[in-house]
Amino acid sequence: MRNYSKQREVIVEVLRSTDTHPTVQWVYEKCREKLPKISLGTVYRNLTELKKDGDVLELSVGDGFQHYDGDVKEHMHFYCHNCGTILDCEMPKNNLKDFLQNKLNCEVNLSGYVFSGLCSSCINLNG
Amino acid sequence: MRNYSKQREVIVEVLRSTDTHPTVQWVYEKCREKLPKISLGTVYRNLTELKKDGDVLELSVGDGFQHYDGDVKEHMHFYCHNCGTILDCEMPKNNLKDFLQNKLNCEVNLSGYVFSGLCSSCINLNG
DNA sequence: GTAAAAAGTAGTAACGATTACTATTTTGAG
DNA sequence: CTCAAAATAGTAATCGTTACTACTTTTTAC
Repeated sequence: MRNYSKQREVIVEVLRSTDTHPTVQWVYEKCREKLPKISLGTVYRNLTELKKDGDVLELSVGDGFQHYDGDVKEHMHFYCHNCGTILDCEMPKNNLKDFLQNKLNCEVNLSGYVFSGLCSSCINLNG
Repeated sequence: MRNYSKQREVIVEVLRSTDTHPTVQWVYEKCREKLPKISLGTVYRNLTELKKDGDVLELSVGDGFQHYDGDVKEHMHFYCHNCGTILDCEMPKNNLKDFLQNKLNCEVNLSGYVFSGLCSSCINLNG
């Protein structure tokens, strides 16, 4: 990975250090704890470069924000449309809906593009 | 379906008459062919209402636009990140990746949220 | 080492899809 | 018909993202 600027290093570090699939704004704020003068544009530009190079993954869940994932091995995500949590999910090998239902303990709604529904804690809150 | 305004009727008609998963702008322009004075805000508001009522589906593919689908039976979509085409796809019953590969004749990339990759015509163009 | 070229950055302005707002029109119950 | 509630057209505002500019850092060539 070509990584010669301190800013890019920090951005990658921040992404690698979480499994929360953060927004650009969150990454920016975390970076500023280490580099108080880093600019938002730099975060955007580097994330775009890193995505292009295959070093990070960009996720669109439909909440109006792009999300980023420092884990680039092939896997899926589940988005809870109630609390906004994004969960990692291994590739299913068999019936997808049953798989997700058992694996994540979620009410999966496969309509549309995105795996989304209610995560287990939101089910408990609403039930 | 509660549908008493002419505008909402036309919006639904437009969505039902295509399988292209259009953007709001496209719906707006189609509606203006029938109702030249319809406003963009009306299209947005009605699409939001229709979505809330379960009469249309909203799709986020990550291209910066919301897309809408008048077909609300449970099904999936495949998004070609080269040409932007959105294809319908029945619920797979078995191994998902193999299924999509065979069914759509696409190079599927399941990383991230969205089924996306190259559609068959884009594979031919690039190969 | 040094100088010029190339790439990256901070800060700010601009963009554009979406949402909010307002005055006006349409709808529907009594 | 009448009047309140709901919808609309048109426009302004919002805000995540992108573009731009002057400046700094890194790389390359000598």
